Amino acid sequence: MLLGALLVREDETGRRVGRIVETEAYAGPEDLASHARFTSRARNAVMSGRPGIAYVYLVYGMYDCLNVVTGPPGRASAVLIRAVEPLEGVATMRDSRRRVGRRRRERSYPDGRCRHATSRPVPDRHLARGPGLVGACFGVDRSWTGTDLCDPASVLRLEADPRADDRPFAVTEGPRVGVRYAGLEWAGRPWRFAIDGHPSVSRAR
DNA sequence: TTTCCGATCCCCT
DNA sequence: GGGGATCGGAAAA
Repeated sequence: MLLGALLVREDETGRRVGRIVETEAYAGPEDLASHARFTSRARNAVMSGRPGIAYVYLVYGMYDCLNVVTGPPGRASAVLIRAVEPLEGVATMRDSRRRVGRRRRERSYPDGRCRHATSRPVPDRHLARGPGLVGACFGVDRSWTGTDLCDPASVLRLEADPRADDRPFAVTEGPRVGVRYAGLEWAGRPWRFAIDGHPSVSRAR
């Protein structure tokens, strides 16, 4: 169970901590929504390896999404971390996030300023509200694939929340996001999990 | 409020 | 050659 656990990055860039509030499960090769369905080993070989290892992929040519390999070796499966509640290193997250999509903003606003006075800064609790944003906030890209997230010595790792007793939560489940291509049988499975009512959970689109 | 679009690039078919 | 485990801003309503 990853919900409620802490995602930690600690190195010369500082210490960033986020509490996992939303995940999605991807089963083995038979799951038509999972990257494990591809026969090619190049991209997803790590998914068949030891659990607890990071699998990071690029979506839409722009966003890196962080997964945790979950199945026993030989059975490719993973959990996508879809959203995190920023707890520590918020300024670093915001700065790291700003770099992603910068080129696009420069194209939209060549003069370097936003035209709309109504646009407000993103609140802290929404910094990592989505899988692409989790990768952006933690500065994780595909080169991080293979990192052992369960090794306490890793720069990027998972930790139990020492304050878990103070933060009880209920879990909601629903269909996974953005996998309509997989067909009803797989797209309809309620394999998206979130902390009920948490403001850092990604919005339905 | 909801819907739509472009950005950007890697991998599979 | 084509579309995707996304996102933010603009247009539509």
